[in-house]
Amino acid sequence: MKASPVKNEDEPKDKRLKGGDAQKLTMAEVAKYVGVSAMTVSRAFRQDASVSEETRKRIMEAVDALGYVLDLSAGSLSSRRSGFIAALVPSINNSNFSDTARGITDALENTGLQLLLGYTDYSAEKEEKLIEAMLRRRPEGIILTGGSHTDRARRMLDKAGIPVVETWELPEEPINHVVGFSNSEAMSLLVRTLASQGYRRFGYIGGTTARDTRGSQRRSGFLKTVEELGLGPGRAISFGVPPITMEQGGQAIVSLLERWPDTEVVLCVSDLSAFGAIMECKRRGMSVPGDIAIAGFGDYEISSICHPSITTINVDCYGIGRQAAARLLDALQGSGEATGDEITLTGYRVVLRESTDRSAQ
Amino acid sequence: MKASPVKNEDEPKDKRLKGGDAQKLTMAEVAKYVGVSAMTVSRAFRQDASVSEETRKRIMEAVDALGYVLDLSAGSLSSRRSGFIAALVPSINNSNFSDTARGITDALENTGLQLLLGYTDYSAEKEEKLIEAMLRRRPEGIILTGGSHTDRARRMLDKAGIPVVETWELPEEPINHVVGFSNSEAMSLLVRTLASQGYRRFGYIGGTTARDTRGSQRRSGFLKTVEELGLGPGRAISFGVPPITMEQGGQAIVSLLERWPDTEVVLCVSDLSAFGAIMECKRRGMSVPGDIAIAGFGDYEISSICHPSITTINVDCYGIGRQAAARLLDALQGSGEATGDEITLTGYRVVLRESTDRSAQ
DNA sequence: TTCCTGATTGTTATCGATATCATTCCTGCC
DNA sequence: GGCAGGAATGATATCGATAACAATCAGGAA
Repeated sequence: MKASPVKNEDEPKDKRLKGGDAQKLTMAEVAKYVGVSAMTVSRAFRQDASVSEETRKRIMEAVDALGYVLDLSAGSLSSRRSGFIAALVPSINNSNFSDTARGITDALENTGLQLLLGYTDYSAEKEEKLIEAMLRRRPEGIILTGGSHTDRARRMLDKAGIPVVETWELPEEPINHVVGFSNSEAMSLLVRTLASQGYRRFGYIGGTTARDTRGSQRRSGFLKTVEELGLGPGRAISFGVPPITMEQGGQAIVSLLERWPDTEVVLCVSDLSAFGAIMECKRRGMSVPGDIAIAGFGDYEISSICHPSITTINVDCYGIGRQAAARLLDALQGSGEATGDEITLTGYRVVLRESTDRSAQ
Repeated sequence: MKASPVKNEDEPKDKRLKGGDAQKLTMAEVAKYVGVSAMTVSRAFRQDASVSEETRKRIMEAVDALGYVLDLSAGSLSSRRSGFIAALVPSINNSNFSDTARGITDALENTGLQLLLGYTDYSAEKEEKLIEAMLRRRPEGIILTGGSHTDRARRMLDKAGIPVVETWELPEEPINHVVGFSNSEAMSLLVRTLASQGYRRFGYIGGTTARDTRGSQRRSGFLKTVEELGLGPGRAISFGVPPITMEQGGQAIVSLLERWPDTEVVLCVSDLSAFGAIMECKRRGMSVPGDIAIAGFGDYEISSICHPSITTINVDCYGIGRQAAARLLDALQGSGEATGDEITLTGYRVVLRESTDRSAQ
């Protein structure tokens, strides 16, 4: 085991960008350097393989000295395991979904699987493109948000032959596994809770299109429940393309109050629009909940911090991520097991805060 | 479940999930189906290649009919082009960084390159792991946030021989390209602007550790400038591990005002902590800016919406992303050109709002 | 001593696409 | 009519790792 590697002619050592002469550094070269076969180097890279400690140590030292970095694209071709799973969320700039992403990441720890994240901007077309882009890299599983996909996307997913998990809602026609809850029932629960406190004239603020299917479900849950409670037709304002922003929440409540000035309480598709609505009210000199009560959905950090704090629905975002990943791992391991296209329900609960506090009125 | 298959001599061919028989669908089979060679199918998948329109059409129909999805992991091995670039951000749940990610995505449109996003949780160790994980998939370039990396990370990046762009700050020892601005000077500008309005007793709220290097730079810019203006030693409170949350902003301002009750204006490491601080003040019956003025950094949406609206520094987050991607693309194309380890400065500006409005005091 | 067993390491054939070079078939020009 | 030149397509080697099987070796059982 001499220190000096090979006695090759003085090759041009440094000719590229900066330090790099790694561009052609391959496993075979590490092997030659150590004096073993490439296969042994390959084995040294995984814990389970049978390589003597002594050899592994020498190999790893060489890897370090040479600066070798494993090439997964080559490895996954021959092993037929890409080593990653894909997750698509509507937006990365949304703490609900990033909590879900964190749940996935955590559940994947020590599985040898990596998460690849994509965001769809609430667009089924973008989702389709992303699904294709992901599938081209052969993920071992895929996690989607919602159950609304283009036909082509469904076909591709079907063909792919990998486990699929739809999250955050309960699709009518699940592709495979589902981890989520009924947005409609969650909103319904919020309506009933507030109605039981004496509120009668309910308003709703949400986005204009059906692109955000969770938003649509919350709206229909609202309308249905208001009807069921005999509280007249619900007063719903549609404003803005999802994701509806804070600012749009503010604009929407102005429209709503112009049209129905005697509204007592307004539910919003998310805490962000609720926050915008509350701030707009304060700006106009109205008191919340004194003059009007406002509630949101999602229990974002802002809702517990802001003044008044915002009544909302807390969703187990992180748990959705963990469970979705767990279902995926189940499916990947027990391939011989029962197929188990199961539906995993996740929890939610009403969080009552200042923004709907009757005693403050 | 059927009787346990004790004798599984003849391996069941198709026993998998749903529709999938695609697992073994390969380019060669598409080719056979159409009656051409695999090479022609490969060519049909890119616009530049020379395939007759007639043939391409037939191939694409077959692709559609069979449900074939290109396998990039095979392709990138032989072409030595992985087709993606990596970007690492501290947090995905932060609109500043997600704006940067959007800038990158947009700039990459129609380049045939895809973005792979990773988040480091403001940890250099996680960053190192992520860099390694990314490099194993051989990205064609990599975009980092900040200039603080572990030694091993620097070595790996150096060896990798791909363009690297550091963003969001101006590192002392850039690896390669830089797209960013001086956080220290930006904060300094904010101090000077407020000082010119008559503020004298300045406080600062930021995180406890140096993990968030941008935060550290803002703090030092604050301290230096307060000193330079002869406004005594700056009053800085350290609170919480980055990213400092809204809630921590609220707790921090309480500590700060306990210690230095006569503070006139408090600058915060980000709008989120500024928001938390403002809400805490209101909760305690203090008026902002009446009793105390508060400013943030980053110009998040919340700052223009909330009441009072928050004075802050607007950063060109999206532009950072676009330019970083543009530098990367430059480097990838003109490989023979001048090396050009250049520094691209991006803009920022003070946005004065209600939270520091002297006339309201 | 001889054979067997298990741990360790090596050899060879892929994985599925693409680079590269070769081939075929036209079209047009002298 | 013969040939240059270009467009379309095919054949083969290869990218860099890993699966699968083979080989080697030490130590113990027979």
